[in-house]
Amino acid sequence: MTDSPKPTFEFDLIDDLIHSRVRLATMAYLSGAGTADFNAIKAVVKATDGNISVHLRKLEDAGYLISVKQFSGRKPQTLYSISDTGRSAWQRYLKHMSDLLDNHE
Amino acid sequence: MTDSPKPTFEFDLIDDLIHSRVRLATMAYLSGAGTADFNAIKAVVKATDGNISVHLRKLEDAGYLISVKQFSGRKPQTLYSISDTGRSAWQRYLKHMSDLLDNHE
DNA sequence: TACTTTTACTTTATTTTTTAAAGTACTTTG
DNA sequence: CAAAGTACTTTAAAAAATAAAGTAAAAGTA
Repeated sequence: MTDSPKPTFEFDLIDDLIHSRVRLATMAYLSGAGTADFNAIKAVVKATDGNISVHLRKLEDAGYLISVKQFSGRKPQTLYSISDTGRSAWQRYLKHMSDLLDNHE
Repeated sequence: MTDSPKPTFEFDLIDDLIHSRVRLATMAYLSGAGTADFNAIKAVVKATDGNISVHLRKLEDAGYLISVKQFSGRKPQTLYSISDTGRSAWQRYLKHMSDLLDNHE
């Protein structure tokens, strides 16, 4: 047979926790930014307060994000960054997407 | 500044109709296969009958897929293929994902 | 031939996820 | 000091995904 290696894309390996648009945006942003606060994330992701709050919580519950609550002057501020677990999940996600693209370039 | 061009990834441009895991798998598969029947798609996507049925309908309603019902011997068979609309939506989707990867290679 | 099983789906119901609307606990501003 | 923000969280509503039933015809089984 002259079949190409056929690097089958495994769809069930996509991490649903990251795949959601809002959370994907969050992870992508934080992976570059390192650390960012609630409002910065909310802004780049273009989400409402409640929306981003729920998604950040979900990522945190999954252990993908670490949050630190502090005060910026008088105001409360929550800083988020990607944990080691989150970073490897993110890398796996990118790998899967990259595989997908390779098969459809 | 020594800033790189910063090709901001526009998250809100992701096509939700394609982004869903099952539908992404379907589009990816059909884009390579050209045409496939209900069962073939169901198999590669690893979905249940009802599940794939609903997602295929959604893609069809969106005009991304074209279905043709025929008989294979005595049995009914539905063939699916990507429409022109679907193909350009798919290409846009791949472009966005590719942009995402470029920013995080 | 009568009966059960299978095939190829569709439809409806249930669960999960997402989004939107309120609510809380302050702080800042006029 | 009252009204308007800020930085969130919580709860409720809407949308989406999945699972379970249902349908109609074919095929296998006794």
